[in-house]
Order: sequence, then structure tokens, then C-alpha cells
Amino acid sequence: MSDLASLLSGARQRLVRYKKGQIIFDEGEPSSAVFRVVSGCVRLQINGADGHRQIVGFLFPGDLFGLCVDERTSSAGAIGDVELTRYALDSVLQLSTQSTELTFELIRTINTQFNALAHQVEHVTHLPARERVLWFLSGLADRRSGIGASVPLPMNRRDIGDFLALAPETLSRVIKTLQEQGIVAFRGPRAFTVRIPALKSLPQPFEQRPAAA
Amino acid sequence: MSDLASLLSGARQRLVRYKKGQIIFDEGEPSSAVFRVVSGCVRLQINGADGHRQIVGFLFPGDLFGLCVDERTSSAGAIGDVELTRYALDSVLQLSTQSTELTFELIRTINTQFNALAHQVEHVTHLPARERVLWFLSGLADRRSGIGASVPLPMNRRDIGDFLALAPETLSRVIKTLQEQGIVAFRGPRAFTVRIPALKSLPQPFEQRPAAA
DNA sequence: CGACAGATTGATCCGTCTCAAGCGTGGTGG
DNA sequence: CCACCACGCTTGAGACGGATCAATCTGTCG
Repeated sequence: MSDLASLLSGARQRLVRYKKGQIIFDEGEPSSAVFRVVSGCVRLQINGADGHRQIVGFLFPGDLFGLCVDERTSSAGAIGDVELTRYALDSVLQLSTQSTELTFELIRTINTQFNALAHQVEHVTHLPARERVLWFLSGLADRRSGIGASVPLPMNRRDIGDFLALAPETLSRVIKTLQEQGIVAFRGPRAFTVRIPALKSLPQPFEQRPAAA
Repeated sequence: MSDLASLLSGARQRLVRYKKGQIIFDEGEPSSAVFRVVSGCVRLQINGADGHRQIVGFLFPGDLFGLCVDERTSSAGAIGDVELTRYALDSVLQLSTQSTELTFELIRTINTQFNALAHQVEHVTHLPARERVLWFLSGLADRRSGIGASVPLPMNRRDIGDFLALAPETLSRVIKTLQEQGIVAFRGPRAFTVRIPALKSLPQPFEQRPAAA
């Protein structure tokens, strides 16, 4: 399992920073770079005409995103302050013609994201609110810390709602119920603990990183 | 704009046929081939634990699908009888190390599908039933024939419902209303005409093929 | 000419959204 | 250092869209 970061070390790159709420790129823009999260959290989103927003993915440190051939197919924004490695697109594609490994990893990456999104649709459309939230929280916990530990929640309720297709009010109510039932425990709105491993059978909302950190 | 079919002509391939309802591959299986639709229609789907099903894409002649690195990340099934070109995966990857063009097109293809899925989520989660159906039908019409002409509908109501996250009953009711309003006209359950171009601003539910047939 | 799957229609129920109002907290400026 | 303000989060009451359950209709194929 080769590491994307080292495979990309030969590409033209630089470290970039974005502040909370800043837009990294917008749907429709010409695509000229690929990014990798160094620290912080990024959201991929589709902006509906009516002002509604659908978040199609959260990216965490180590994740690659923004690999589009011509146009950006979604928008990306910083959830909190973030640091990213920005790779010039032509340079990455260039490099991939010389490294089968890289090509392979690139395809794997997009594939993984497609997979995650496909399952997101499945869950968001077929699961009731309570199960959606549980799926999200336990998925986050699995990826970020593990059951039992305190898990940081970088995004706010609206972000979570826009990911799960729930109104913030509904989300809040569901979380309250979940706490009353002792299934999760919140320490403030931005950190929680999953008490009961519960539905381990649920697929994960985030890519299970194969390697690397 | 290079043609995927010709770029793949050097890969190990053969023509395969599936009959109506047959499974082409199942989620979790090892991935050993990529397919291209020759004739008929294929659905990509995620099977939920509770028997629910989410269709994450319909594939039409010319479309490439099933490019997964290790495991199949979704299931694929034949909607009617279909003919596919089956390319051996190792052979395709092998070829892509020699052809930058192919690598490029491969990435573009997955990218396009990710894009389509992302917008599907947006529409299915934020649009009311009526708009969802309209989006689907006019998207199909645009891709398959053009407004005004009679458009074949290869899939049944359940398939459409599972794509739009609507119960077949609701779908049926919406279609009835749309007909009464003179917006669409059905000639039997498997062919329709869009009377009013209506909301052209809606993004398309299917990849707008850049080239090829 | 049956038989069966798919499609339609009807009546009712329930989950979630919406609108509206409180609450808490962190940040800012006096 | 404290008071204020603004934003995010929570809580409540009500409305509504779509799901569900159940029955009937239609076309299609043997």
C-alpha cells in the first residue's frame, strides 16, 4: 500500500491556508489543482438553486480531494482554519504518466470517494433521522478516535444537517433523544462520545483510510 | 476528444450478454473487469440491509462502468436484455500505463460519474416529488432524444422510484398529475414525451456524453 | 384464455419541516 | 473587567408531503 503523499512528492506543490468558512474552489471553475488536507477539515458541497446545500463529503487530514479533469464538479470550503498541500494539476497528471503506482492510487482515491457517496445516498434516503445521525456519529468516531474516546466535531449543526439532509432542528432533537437514551454523550456541541457501539453493521460514512495518516 | 472505445481497443475484451434482471456484479466481489454498454440499459445500485435499494446510476449505450480497483463498490444489474463489452481489468490498467490519453479518459469518466451522483443527491434530497420526476424525465429526454420526441423508458416504476427515492405509488400519482397538466404525455408506461421544456435550468441526471455514441 | 407482474388508485398515518420563540456562549468594545 | 451583542443551538406547536397498506386495473406472456 503505497503512500499518496510520497508518490506526489515529485509534483509541483505548496502549502496553502484557508480560514474558517472560506471557499477553496467553486463548482464550474476551471480545475487547476488537487489538494491534500494537512490539518483541519474541508467540506465538499453542491449548492442548490434555492439556497439549499448538500454536503457530499467531509475531508480530514491525509485525504486527497479536488481531482477533476476540466471543471470543478462541486464546491469545496474550509470548515475551520485549514492547511492544505496544493498540487498543480498538470504536474500531477504529468507525474502519473511516469508512475503506474500513482495512476493506480489516483483511481483508487476517486473510486473510494464514489463509494462513500453512493453509500451516503443510500443511508440518507432510506434511513430515518435517528439512524442517520447514529451512522454519522459512529462513523466519525470509528475514523477519528474509536468508540469510547471523546471525538471532536469540527463542523456545526448546519453542516451535519446538510450532510444528512436533516433540518438543524431535527438534528438537535435527535441528538437530545440519543443522549437521554445514553447512546451518545456530548460534552458541549463540539465533542461527543459514543457509549454503545450499537449498529456495527452500518457501513461507514467516511473512507476508511487504507494506510497513511 | 478521444473515444474511449478506440483507446480501449488494445485491451483484452469480449462481448457478453445478460438477460433482464440478471446481476452483472455484486458489491464486495473482487473487481476483475470494466464494462461498456453496447445495447440495453444497466443500473448501478446499493442494496440496503432492510431490503431497500438505492439506484445510483443508469448506464446507456456508450457508457463505461465498473472501474473499481479492488472490490466492487456497488452492484450492477441488467434492466432489460443487455450487450456489454467486457474488458479485463488488468489489461486496461496495463494499457493505461502506456497511454496518457487513456489514463486521462479513465479519470474523466469516474469524475463525471461522481459529479452525476453528487447532483443526484442534491436533487433527490432537496426537491419535492414533482420536481424530482420532472428532473428525471427531462434529463432522460435530453440525453436520449430531445424535447418533443417520444422517449423510451427502459426501466420500470420501481427502478425509477429507487433512483429518485420515491415510493412507486407516489411516482405514479405524480406522473398522473404531470399528465393532467399537459407537461408530459405517456404512451403506455414505457414511453413518454416532454411537452414543455420547462425548467431547463435543472442540471441533468445523466452524464452528458462529451463525444461518442 | 387465464395468470401474473407491474401499474394505478384510494384512505390513512407518521416523520420531518417550518415557523417562531427562548437560551447559551464566545467575542468585542467600552 | 464587565456588559453587550450576535450567532449557533435548542425547544415548542403546527402543518404537510410522502409512505404505507390495501384493493383494483392493465397489459403481457405463456
